[in-house]
Amino acid sequence: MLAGRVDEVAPRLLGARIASWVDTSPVALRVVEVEAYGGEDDPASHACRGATGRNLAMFAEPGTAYVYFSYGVHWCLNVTVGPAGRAGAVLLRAGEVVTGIEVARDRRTPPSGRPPRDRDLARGPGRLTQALGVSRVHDGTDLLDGGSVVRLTLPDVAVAEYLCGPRVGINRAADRPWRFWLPDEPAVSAYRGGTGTRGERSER
DNA sequence: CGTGCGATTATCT
DNA sequence: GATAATCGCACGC
Repeated sequence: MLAGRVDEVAPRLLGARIASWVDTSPVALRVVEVEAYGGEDDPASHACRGATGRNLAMFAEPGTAYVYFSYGVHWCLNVTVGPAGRAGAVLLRAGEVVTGIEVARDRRTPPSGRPPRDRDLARGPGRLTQALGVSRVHDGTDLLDGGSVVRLTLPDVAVAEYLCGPRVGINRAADRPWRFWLPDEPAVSAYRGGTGTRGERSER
């Protein structure tokens, strides 16, 4: 199910479970927001100009973790999609903590600061990786292998309904509605784009 | 509550 | 040397 077109696969990851056992502490999230990124056909993708050292995992087997460093500050976690050799990935943008909330809270509490509200623990791609304890070392992990430190469990059934709209924080191909999220979920990240365009209702 | 801006660094040109 | 798939805080309404 991860082998198809990235913009068709992405919404099917809504409701999936992403779990980590970093430092032996389990934390699990229910995925509530994702974005699709393609290959040469997608000007906004890291893989738009072919393979490089950083984006190599985007060309790997579907279900591989692609982790990259963003804005000199944050790590972001993608699930590789599409046949091996062809670039494609789904960025996990936000999740709801369902297991290990104390550990997630610890990781997200700044030194000498207060913990964020529960709904903000994994609200946004940088916060999501921080809550899970995911970083560079997890780049290339097989997320479908039950022995991996970071694992993805696909939904048993596709969600009944989701919304879609433009991807956040990109300049090119801004017209593609390749951001997908669940309705009425407090953990969905705030839209930070400039236009205020709203997502449209979809079926399934 | 919404908008604006600076931080910080791996990666690529 | 420029850029970036972000975040948190400051400020104004």
